Amino acid sequence: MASHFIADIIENDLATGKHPTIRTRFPPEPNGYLHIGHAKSICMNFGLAAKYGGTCNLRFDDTNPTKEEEEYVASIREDVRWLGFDWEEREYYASDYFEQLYLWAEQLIEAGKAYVDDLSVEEIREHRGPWNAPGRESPYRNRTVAENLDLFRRMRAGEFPDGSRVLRAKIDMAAGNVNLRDPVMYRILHATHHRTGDAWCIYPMYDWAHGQSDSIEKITHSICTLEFEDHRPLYDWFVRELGIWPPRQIEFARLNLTHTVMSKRKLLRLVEEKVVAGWDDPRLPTIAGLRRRGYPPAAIRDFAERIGVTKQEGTVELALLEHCVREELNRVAARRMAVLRPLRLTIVDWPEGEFEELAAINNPEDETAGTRPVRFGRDLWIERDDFLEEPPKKYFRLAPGREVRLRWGYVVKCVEVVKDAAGEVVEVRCTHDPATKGGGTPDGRRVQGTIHWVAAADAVDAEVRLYNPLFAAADPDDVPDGVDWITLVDPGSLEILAGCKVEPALATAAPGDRIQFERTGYFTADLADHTPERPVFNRTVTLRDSWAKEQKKAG
RNA sequence: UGGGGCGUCGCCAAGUGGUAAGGCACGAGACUUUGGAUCUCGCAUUCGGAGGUUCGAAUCCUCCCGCCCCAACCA
Repeated sequence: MASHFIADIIENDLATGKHPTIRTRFPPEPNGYLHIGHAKSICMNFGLAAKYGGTCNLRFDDTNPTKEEEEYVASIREDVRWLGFDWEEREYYASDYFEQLYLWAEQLIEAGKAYVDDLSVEEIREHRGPWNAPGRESPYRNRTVAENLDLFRRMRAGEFPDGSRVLRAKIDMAAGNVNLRDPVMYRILHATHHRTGDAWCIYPMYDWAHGQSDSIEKITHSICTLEFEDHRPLYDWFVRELGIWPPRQIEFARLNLTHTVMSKRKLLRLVEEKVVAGWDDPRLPTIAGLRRRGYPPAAIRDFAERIGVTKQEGTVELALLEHCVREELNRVAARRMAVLRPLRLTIVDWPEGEFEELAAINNPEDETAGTRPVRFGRDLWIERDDFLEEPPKKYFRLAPGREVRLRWGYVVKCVEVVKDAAGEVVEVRCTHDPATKGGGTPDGRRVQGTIHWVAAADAVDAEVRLYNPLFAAADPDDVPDGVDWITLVDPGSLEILAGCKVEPALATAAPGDRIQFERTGYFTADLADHTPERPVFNRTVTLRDSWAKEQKKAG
């Protein structure tokens, strides 16, 4: 694991003996699905614990019953596990600490450090004051300890309606850091909690719950994102006033990625308005989406490693993530041939009904992957893109009178082009060179082009889903005035191809299998819809395409 | 406007007073039965700007500029 400023802090704490061992935690709120930004945090927290021989807890920060659901808890568990991390028996919930938190609140009240406030939300906001001027104290700020205790207990007992009162810490209404202007600790919420049910009608605020939860778990390094930097003085204040184990909060910059959105609010909207098919839509940066897209967890871990950990807010280019995915897949994915947009090719000098079995290498990067048999015959399917009646310069695929190698098969020469009434090419007719079986050229002749194909007799029809970035623009958060960001979703982000012709070996793929379609890209058998009877493949990422680049240059 | 952070190549990111790592992207070439992979080479005389300290500064000091976060009974 790469070194970075947080690792430096940990190494120093270990070296000076401040901590004999470290404890970290990943603390998601179960109010949505995890995304690649969370993956960065997961990899760091679990990675750091592993690197330094410590432990990392999974803790659900479930202090807001109105937004949290069991479905999200389940998805988070699944995603963290899928990423390759194990929290063993250390699965905790902030809601497990509600009673302790309540007791601590009474302790603060007794110490004169907290009070029940009857001001409304608006009044509290108004009393908090603007940034550049001190706030005003609430008229309820100086209630007696006895009165506060009585009121707080009755709040818990359910005597008051939602929003009628809150418990506040008594700190400093003039503080430059607004978080210290008597922050709210508890609000009244008659809502059913996904785990505690109706046991409570007062719920702790994040600030009041988070640090103490860390403390209870004896977290040594509490890592969070930059926006909580302002909360650290409050985090420390609570821990100090309570006299409990002091974790150290350290902030780092959250991950931003080009061509996608990462905010929970926006992801939720994409899902709710059905702009995408669900939380696991392969176009989403959610872990579930990336999984369904075919991204290997190892690639995501590698990516998390490469982007580093700093306090600089930046936006990582999608290209780096895709690079990590290709690098991993290149190593492990089996190669298969699949024709996405089929064009008929007939070997006119090949006898009808006769076939020859050829050996195709499964993975040139992995000798142990071996070979598989593919049948060659008179009637084949090739890619429409691999034939051009009028080939441009540097195009070395099939064209009238030209030779091309059929991968693992023979070198063939185009002798005739068949068109339909509309003038569209519907079939290419070729002769084959019997001396080139397997693709070699015994006479030493150079055949630049090699194209993939599938024998018509063996071809299995498949649906192939081509994915592109959800947004064509690098920064979809940068929207012109008056434009709803959601209208920037690229309608071309999903293209569904039916009737693709794939090798029979592909129909037997299991959902989740990752395969390279030679010359096209990496694909995965869809987790939800793929069956042997009706194969469905998702494009994970394209292969690098220097021909496309060449064309772009040519204009 | 008060508080808190951050500014090193197109994008990430090392660097912590000794003379600008690395990755991605990009460009050129080699090799190639995937226009894939692989390999080689190129890619910041300069670190937001201006001064200053020093034999020596991205690193120290001063001033300035820019960007981000904070005024939920969200997290």
